[in-house]
Amino acid sequence: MELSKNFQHNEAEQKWYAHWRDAGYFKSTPDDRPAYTIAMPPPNVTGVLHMGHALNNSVQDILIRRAKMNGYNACWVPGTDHASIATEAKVVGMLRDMGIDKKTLSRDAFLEHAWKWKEKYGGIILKQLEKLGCALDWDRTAFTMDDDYYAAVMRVFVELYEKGLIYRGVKMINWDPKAKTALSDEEVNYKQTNSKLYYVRYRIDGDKEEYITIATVRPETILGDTAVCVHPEDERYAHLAGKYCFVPLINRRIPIIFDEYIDKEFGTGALKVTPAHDINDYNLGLKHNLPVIDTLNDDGTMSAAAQLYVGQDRFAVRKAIVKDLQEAGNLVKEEEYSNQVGFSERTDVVIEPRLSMQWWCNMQELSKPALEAVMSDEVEFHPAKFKNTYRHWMSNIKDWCISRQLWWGHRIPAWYDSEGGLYVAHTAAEAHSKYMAAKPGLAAKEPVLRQDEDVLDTWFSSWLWPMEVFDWNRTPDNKELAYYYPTNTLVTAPEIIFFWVARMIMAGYEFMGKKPFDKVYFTGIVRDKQGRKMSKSLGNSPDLLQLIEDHGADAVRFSVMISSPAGNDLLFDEGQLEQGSFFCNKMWNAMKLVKGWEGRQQAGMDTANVAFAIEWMEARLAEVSAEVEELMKDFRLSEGLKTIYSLIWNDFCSWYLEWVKPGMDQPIAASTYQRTISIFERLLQLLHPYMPFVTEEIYHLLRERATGDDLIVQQLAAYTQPKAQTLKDGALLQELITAIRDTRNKNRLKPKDTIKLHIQTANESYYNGIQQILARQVNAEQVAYVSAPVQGSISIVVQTDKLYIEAAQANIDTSAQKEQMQKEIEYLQGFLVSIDKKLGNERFMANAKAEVIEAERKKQSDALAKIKTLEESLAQLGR
RNA sequence: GGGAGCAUAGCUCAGCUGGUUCAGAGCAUCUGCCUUACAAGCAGAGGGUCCGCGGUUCGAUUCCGUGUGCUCCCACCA
Repeated sequence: MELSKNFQHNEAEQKWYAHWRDAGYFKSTPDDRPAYTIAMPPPNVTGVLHMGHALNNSVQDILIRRAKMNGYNACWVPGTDHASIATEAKVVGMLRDMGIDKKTLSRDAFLEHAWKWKEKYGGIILKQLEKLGCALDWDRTAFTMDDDYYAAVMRVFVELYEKGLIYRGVKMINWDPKAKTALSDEEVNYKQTNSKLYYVRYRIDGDKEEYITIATVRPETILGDTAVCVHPEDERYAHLAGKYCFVPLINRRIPIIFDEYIDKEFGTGALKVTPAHDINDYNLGLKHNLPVIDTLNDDGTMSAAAQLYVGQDRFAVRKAIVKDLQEAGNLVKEEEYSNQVGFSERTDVVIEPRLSMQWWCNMQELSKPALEAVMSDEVEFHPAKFKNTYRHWMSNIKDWCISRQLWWGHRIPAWYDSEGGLYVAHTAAEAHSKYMAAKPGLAAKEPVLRQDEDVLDTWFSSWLWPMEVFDWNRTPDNKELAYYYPTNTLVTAPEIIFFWVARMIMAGYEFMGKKPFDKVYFTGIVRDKQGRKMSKSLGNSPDLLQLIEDHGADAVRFSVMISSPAGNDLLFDEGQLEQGSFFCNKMWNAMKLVKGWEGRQQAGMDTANVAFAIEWMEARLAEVSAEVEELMKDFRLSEGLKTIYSLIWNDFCSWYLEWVKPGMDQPIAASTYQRTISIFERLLQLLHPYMPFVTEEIYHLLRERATGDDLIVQQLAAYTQPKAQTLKDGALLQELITAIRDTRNKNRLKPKDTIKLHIQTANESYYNGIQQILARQVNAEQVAYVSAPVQGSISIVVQTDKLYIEAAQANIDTSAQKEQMQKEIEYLQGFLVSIDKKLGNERFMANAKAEVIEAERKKQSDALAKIKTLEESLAQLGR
């Protein structure tokens, strides 16, 4: 078989993904094994795969694949979220491009377009996840607006309504004038914005020409003012008690009121009160019984109530009114001012606070068990620091505005009769019966019930995700729900801790009586090299599919995982991408090397010292396997990858393979070959969850495989305790090789120049076991034991052994050697002083643990021995 | 205003329960090599007052306090 020079990722990815899927490896059905379940955070149907998804889904795939290898029945459920506001915006945009105005469409006609759009584009993002290698159980693909899911949402609404937790009411909400809908507090992003603070004077009603000056950043709201408020202890305004003033331009007479809410230091200490368009003003209005004048239309233009500028956009009006105020002599001054302005999470327009009739969900009761669960680690947060954030939000939780003035979504299951009577029911038919029951006299007549026009907040459906993907609503007693729920791990971004994580926990306890997941792993935010958040508007977000195409899915997974500890942001760097593909190549080349030995096997032969190498490598493998298991348990996935990377590149490729490698065209012991293959397989297995394609490909190239013998389904071997001595012996060999190579370099010996090596040691049996490896690794033509220094050689000290290097070409630089030895002796002496100090310190001896004291004694004797050896060598070099 | 977190090599970061064999990794830098898997590579090297100051301790990069600088979340004084 001809092996390509490098790993060809494109072919391998296509081939293996199809193979895994067709072999049914991604599928899960309940069985005797314990379940390991992840319900994927459903991306928006409008979504396109980006770096955040790559990180998030790589993490999940790693957990799933690792669980599978650890004997779990792993189940990873894919799906998408209908994303009401985002999708509706997308569809409206599409219609506009087609020349259709949403306003001209009926609700049904619009929804038809929306569904068509969803069928066409809604699955794209899931297809893209395949490219990343995600081991998703595709048969379970769910959508938050599937019929069953829809029914579940209806049920939950009705239940909460009947419990009195959902109600309708007029409150101040965040209004998105572009999407023309209410938003929850969580959907508003505050941004620091450069504004202007306008000082406007209002004439006081009275004989004198007297004014009171207020400061505002939103002068257009002046038209809705119903009072001016000052602090009761502010002497500047004490004389205005009981007086009135006039709203500029429209001359409405409004009272001057007093309230301690006012900050005397801010602006002029006088506040204009606009109860319709500011939450604080609204509260003041309630307290002081002020009228509410709503001056805005739902599209952000001025309403008739404003009297002026009717129909003009609020921002145009802001400019106009400033000019008009100035002309009227009311504008005192303007100042540059920086403040926080709320923007819509979805449409990025400035939010207008507005009074409006909406549906609300009371969160007090729901939040209690959910808060408790996280605080007691019943639901574990990784990293735990997010518990604080969670607690803070949960203990100050406010009612949730759940209605949205949109069409795409779950329509609120509330019906009204002509007299304003309200019927909340699962279906129109049920609402009908309720109506009939409520009005017995009308039995014969056709009722005219009108369903609420609004839909529910997207999150009001996604909070049911972990339950409903296992068909909770239709068949609450089903086997799958019992088996897979609670799911094991939720992998998500900290940004949606309130939107989603908290609410899922609440829903889990409320409707299932059980938590939705055991653990939450918070990933970081993907940033670019300069630390900026990746975003469309900055254009700094690379095209993920292109990256996969160019570098391979494994390299992409490597690059996002190598530097992303849980909860820490990830600085994405193309360099890491290269590192990942270089790593694939490294393994590819190792495979080529090993494969080259296949035909050179010889039974019964015993290649010198190879047993030592194998024993050591297997011990390292055992040691690292245990380390990785621990790291994975703690979700330290990034560390885990680094550890495996180093095991493969350094221990296996740089050391082990070089140690067992036969000479050019030389035979290799069959047993060595077989054990090398086995070691390689186990390395691939460790790495597989992180880099599934390259590992599967190499696994299959290492030897002929029977059907079903695929890496993805291999089980991790039981952990074996490595021998400490074996590990130490290997480390010593590395130290010897490095020291000699270093000496060769420093003495300008060319790689091809051979040396003669003389060893003075008390431990010849150790050297017998490694001698031939050592000789080859440092290009020594001869190795011998000596009991005295070798004249004319370069001498070095490794631990307490002395090595003498003879080389014909050597340009021996004794001064450099001496200097180095001297430095080392000094270091060791300093080291000794600190140890002596400790051992001579009564309090140390009294307080320190026995092991610590023992260790210190060992260090002391080792250091002494080494100093002695070094000094002897130094003496031999001649001072 | 409230809360959380971070400050370790030129850069990005590890360093879990305090003890000079833990001061480490990757990238970058320097030196030597096209050595029969790999130059997308190999071998080797240099580089850090572990932010400042106090405290606890026999002992602090590690724990506590404080100062400085930065980041994030929440609230939102017009």
